[in-house]
Amino acid sequence: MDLRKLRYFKVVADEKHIGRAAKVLHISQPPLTRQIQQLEEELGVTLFSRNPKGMELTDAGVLLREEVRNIFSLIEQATERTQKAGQGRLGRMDIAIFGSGIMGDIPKMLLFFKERYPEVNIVLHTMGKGEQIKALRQKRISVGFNRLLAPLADISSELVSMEKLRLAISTKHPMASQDHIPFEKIREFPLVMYPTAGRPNFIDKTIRLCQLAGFTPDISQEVGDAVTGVALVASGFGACLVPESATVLSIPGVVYKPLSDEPDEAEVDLSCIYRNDDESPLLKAFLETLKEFRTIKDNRSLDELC
Amino acid sequence: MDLRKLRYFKVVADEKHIGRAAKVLHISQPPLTRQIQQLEEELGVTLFSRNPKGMELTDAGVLLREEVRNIFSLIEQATERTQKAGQGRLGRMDIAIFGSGIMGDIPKMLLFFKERYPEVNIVLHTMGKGEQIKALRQKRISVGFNRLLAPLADISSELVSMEKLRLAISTKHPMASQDHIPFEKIREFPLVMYPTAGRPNFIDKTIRLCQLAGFTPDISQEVGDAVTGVALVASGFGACLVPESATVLSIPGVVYKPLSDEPDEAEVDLSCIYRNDDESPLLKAFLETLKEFRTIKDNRSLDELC
DNA sequence: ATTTATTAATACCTTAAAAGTATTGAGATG
DNA sequence: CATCTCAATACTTTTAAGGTATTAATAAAT
Repeated sequence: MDLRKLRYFKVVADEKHIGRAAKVLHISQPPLTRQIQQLEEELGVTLFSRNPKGMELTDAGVLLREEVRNIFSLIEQATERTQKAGQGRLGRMDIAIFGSGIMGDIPKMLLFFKERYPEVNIVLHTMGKGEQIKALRQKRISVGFNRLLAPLADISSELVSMEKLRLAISTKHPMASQDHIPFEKIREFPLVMYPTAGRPNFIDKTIRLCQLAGFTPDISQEVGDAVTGVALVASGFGACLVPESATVLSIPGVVYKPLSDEPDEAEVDLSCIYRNDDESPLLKAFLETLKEFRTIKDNRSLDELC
Repeated sequence: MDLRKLRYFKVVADEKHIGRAAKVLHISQPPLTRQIQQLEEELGVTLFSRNPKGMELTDAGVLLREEVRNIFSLIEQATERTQKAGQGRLGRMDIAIFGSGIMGDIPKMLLFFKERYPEVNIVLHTMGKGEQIKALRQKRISVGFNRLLAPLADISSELVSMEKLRLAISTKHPMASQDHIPFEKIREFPLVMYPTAGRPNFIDKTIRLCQLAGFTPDISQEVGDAVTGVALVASGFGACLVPESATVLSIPGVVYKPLSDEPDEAEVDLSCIYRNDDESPLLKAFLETLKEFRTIKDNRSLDELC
């Protein structure tokens, strides 16, 4: 079977006239006659009854015409969908986020992507840093969101945003009424820190920052994630350093205080990671959209400053 | 787009190896490479990632493979259905029957056909003789069942069966107790006759038969069909000549009596009619099945005689 | 009844494209 | 570093699709 024959058949069926059909197809009449004959021979079926004034479809021909319509529409659909997939506009994308990643820029970015690529099905997985890297290597995910990533040979990363830090303290603490807290006052708080897994992590970062500021922090408790940390602060466990985005999490008894006089690097990154060798157009589209997202975000913050 | 390319693509996708795929396809490797390249070029999509140990489908390739499966199964289905239609094993057949045709051999024959051609959709239309011929010429029907057909240039007929006649009389009539009624006794009954339309008809036939037997029948009433005629007999309107098959219609107050000493032609035909120029394989199949039905019927009656 | 016009079919030739052979180039493996 | 295994390329042969000219069949017109 040959699509050319089916295409020719369709035109002849529409025109009921080999000569006219040949004109429509921009070929001469004899080859068209032959193609139709071959199609009939191949199927072992008479598709047209030849009248002196043209050709008429037989019942079998009428049926085939219907089927041919379906075949062509299916082929058209297949090429369209394949092309979309090739441009990263169609498919499934498995993305990992970390526990408190549901707050802040990640959902905004994902929504932004979803608007531009509505036919890409995003599947979210929650996993820690080490697990994300493993899942990337096993191709179970294409992208992971995380912070404080150590460079790796087979994995690249792309910055999403930098976030300032805030100090979560109890509303009952004397400093709860202050506008901001000088960085070096952190030494006075017993600190709840996270996460326990995935080096280098936020704990390492904090210790380094404190040492830059000339003191060693008093780590009273280590927990798995920001939410747990803030919850402990609410119960009177001291203070907890969190990225700005985590302050959307409002818990009774806790206030988030901006810091002052902090060291220059008192910021954490939010980045996304992906395999170096991943040539998938989906990933390409995702990273491009990410860059676009970042510039729009920058412009917006500029706008807000004006 | 070209089915050859899709077929080749499918095999390469299965084998993940151009060389092996070429062997499966019984062609050499270079043309296969070219066909795949052309397919990718045509779609503007990379379908395979080339590794040193073979080829791996990209996401777009995976999607195309699925679509290609559907395309091929649709094409297969289309050819099968078209071939069936070409052999008269699939399609729709419009058949006309007359009023009392629902009794006797017609339903038996139709059931017989339906068993042999389960995918042919039979649509029944009830119409009289003249209307059937008109509908045949307008191609609204392919076959009509009727009796006593005058030959026509553009319409052929094929005998289904011959039927003896019986006399429907009231159970109250003195002759109701007799085993059979001599033909010439019909002169003593007022006759209810049918049908009023479509010459030559059963009325003309009956009059001729009576004249052969040496008398003129006493026609008391003309009605449209056998059912009405027998109903009138039940109400005391005299007698009514009916074909054997109509005796399945049992109405209180009526008995059907066989005739004796009747003229040789005291039988009516049941025939089916069709257009001379109808080359449809459905009709061919129908007529063949009809002949088969007739021989089986004959054999069965022989069997019953033994 | 003969001519003319219109249609699909046939015969024969040309062109395009698919398949074959031989070879190259790239990347892995020992 | 040689070797092996792939896919890719260069070039030739074969196949099949397309073109031109003509024929055969049938209906319409004279």
